[in-house]
Amino acid sequence: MEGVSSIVAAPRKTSEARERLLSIASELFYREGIHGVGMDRVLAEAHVTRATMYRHFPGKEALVVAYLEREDADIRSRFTDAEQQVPDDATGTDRVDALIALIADDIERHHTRGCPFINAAAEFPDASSDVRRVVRRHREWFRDSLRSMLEGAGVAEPDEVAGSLVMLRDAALVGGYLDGVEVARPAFVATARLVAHR
Amino acid sequence: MEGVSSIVAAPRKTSEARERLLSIASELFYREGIHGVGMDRVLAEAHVTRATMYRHFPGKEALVVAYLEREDADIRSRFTDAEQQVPDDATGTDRVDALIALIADDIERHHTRGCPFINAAAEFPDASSDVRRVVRRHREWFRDSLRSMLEGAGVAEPDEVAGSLVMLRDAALVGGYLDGVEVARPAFVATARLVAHR
DNA sequence: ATCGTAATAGAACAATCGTTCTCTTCGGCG
DNA sequence: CGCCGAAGAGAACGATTGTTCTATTACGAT
Repeated sequence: MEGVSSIVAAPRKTSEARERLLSIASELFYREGIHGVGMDRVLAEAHVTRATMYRHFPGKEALVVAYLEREDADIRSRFTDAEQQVPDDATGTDRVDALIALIADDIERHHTRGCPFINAAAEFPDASSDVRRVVRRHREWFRDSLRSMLEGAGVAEPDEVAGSLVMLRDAALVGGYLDGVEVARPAFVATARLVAHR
Repeated sequence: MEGVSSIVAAPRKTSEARERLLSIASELFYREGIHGVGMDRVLAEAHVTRATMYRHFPGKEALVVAYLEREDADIRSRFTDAEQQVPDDATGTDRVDALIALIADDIERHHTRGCPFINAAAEFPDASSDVRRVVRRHREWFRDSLRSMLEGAGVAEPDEVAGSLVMLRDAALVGGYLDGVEVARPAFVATARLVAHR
């Protein structure tokens, strides 16, 4: 195994083991559901011991929250990155189409098992739990960020259109999982275009 | 096997205990998630003993399947009932609007915790499981039934519109749960109208 | 050299998971 | 009447749940 060999290995502020743990946990929670994956499984596959895990996280739910927060951060950076790559002379229509394609690509590439937040919420019925708090925060960010993008693209009634696009993305994520991308993607793109370019 | 003993409409108790069991299980599974509710809890609240439960169902998953099948049947009958109440002289536009209102009402009245099928699928990642089979069947029925209704209402391109409405209902169910009906309902109705009456 | 932190290793915890078992009781029908 | 199936009551199963514990090793900073 690694660790002993490299001498110049940096002390890593963010604990090598913690990273392995969170990374494996994220994959397992997403692919197989949260209650469906036990800590034993996570620890075994991450090659991390219980003591180490409980030093980094107070419990399983905290690990779930960390998983969702990382997912949230990943999506945010993917969106802001892509936003900055849009040329300044792009028309409003181009911007909207790019946004729609961006959402579709994100679903196709990173979310074949549906929406991590919707799925997590299905398993955590307590609306006051930390998990649901993260879900709410993510959704608020997405709606707000969408509205300001649409506003920037000169879309009339950006509030209403943002509301519609939030719905359509939710549906595309669900549909991509349950019906397949080949069905969900074209339906999403066509409907989103129709709604945004009215 | 079941007895064909009696000639005159067998009293078919439909087993009082079985009904209690399935009814309580459905409510608990929907409201708190499937893996989140143990059999002990179900049996205690339904006042049914383990032996009785295992005589009616081979195991927990079979109970889950029964819960989803009942949900499917309930939704189907609600839709066909409402469909028959539309007057014969209703215009295509009226029919479509009635359909949209019907979907919105169903969500507001019976599905404040989201879509039972989407939620169940989040907890059952195995696409070949019985649970996922029921989910697929329900979604296929809904899409087909929507398409034929739209066709009957004289909507152009009923296939595309049906696809859009399936998406929007998924989103409205999810949004009703996570964002609240007061946000989700108007967004759904407005977007659905826009899409269907283009 | 020593202290503190991080990680490993593994035993053990009570609680709950879904499931199977035996034994008794009830109620309707032949 | 006797019979049989449905339901109740409850003990018990092994497995797994999430969590806590002690003991040991490695490495960097003081």
